[in-house]
Amino acid sequence: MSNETKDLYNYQYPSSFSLYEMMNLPSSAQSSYGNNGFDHGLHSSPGAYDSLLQKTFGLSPPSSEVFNSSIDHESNRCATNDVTGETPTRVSTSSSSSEADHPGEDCGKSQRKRELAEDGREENRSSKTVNKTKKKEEKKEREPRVSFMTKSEVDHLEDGYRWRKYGQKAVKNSPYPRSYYRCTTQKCNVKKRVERSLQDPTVVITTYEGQHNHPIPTNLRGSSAAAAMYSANFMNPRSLTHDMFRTAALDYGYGQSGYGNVNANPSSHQEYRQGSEYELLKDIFPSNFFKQEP
DNA sequence: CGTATTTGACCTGCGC
DNA sequence: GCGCAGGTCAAATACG
Repeated sequence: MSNETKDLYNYQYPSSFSLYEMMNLPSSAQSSYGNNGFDHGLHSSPGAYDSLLQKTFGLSPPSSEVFNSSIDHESNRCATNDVTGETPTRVSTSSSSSEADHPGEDCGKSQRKRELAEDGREENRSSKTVNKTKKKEEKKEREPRVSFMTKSEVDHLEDGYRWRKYGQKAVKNSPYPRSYYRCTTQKCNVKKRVERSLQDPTVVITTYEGQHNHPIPTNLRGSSAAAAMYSANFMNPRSLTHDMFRTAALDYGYGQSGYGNVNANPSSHQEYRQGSEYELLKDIFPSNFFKQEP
């Protein structure tokens, strides 16, 4: 596993989500947990995550330092490895998935572009040379970035946060466009890109960049499981993506309101309530989380 | 009417 | 220097 490896989850969505499959992540994915995490360190839950790792994968828990640190400092480097072994139901790991589909796409240059853009266009035009050196120094402060793959018919998956689409671009060698979203919360500069996998058009590749500096909006489209999860600091980004959690939560009777795109079929997953996975989930999600909302 | 989305233009870096 | 591709902006448009 290279240092550039990021978390890249892949699972059936929305109705065929399987906790069993989630628990049988390939070794390549497992080994990535130690180095990476999701981009929401503010809402991480190391203990629960460690428990899952130990119970499910038999892995030693990462240190809290690693857990709480930016998941993707290595994204400062240029990732060149491709997605390998990508299948619809298995996690595969790689560099940022956009790089996976488009190797080298975002290798440094786009970061500089972002920095320039964030400084303001007019200012950039008048002080390019000054900024050049400045940008070099700032290059290391690249926002953490993480990608994951989701099997979904919808491009933009709800994750509890509010996003505003600010652009869409055609992707070279791909019939599917890439959409750019920005967190609508003031002073939160988290961005995400959404695109479809070239290899498997049913797979949506979501790349998050940056960390939210605010709690998840609680009243987004009603009470959402993901929102509850985030606000309660239950979410462990490296073990579950937003959508994984949401789907799992739906399986356990949460989040029925809202998330209009989710075609959860609780009955098809009812066995999880009694199985070992449920116990595992209870380790991840505090018991009060599994209490039905009034 | 406020908010979100669409979409063409623009900017930047990189490779040739 | 030029063309290409990724990323962003912002006016126009759509929507609730």
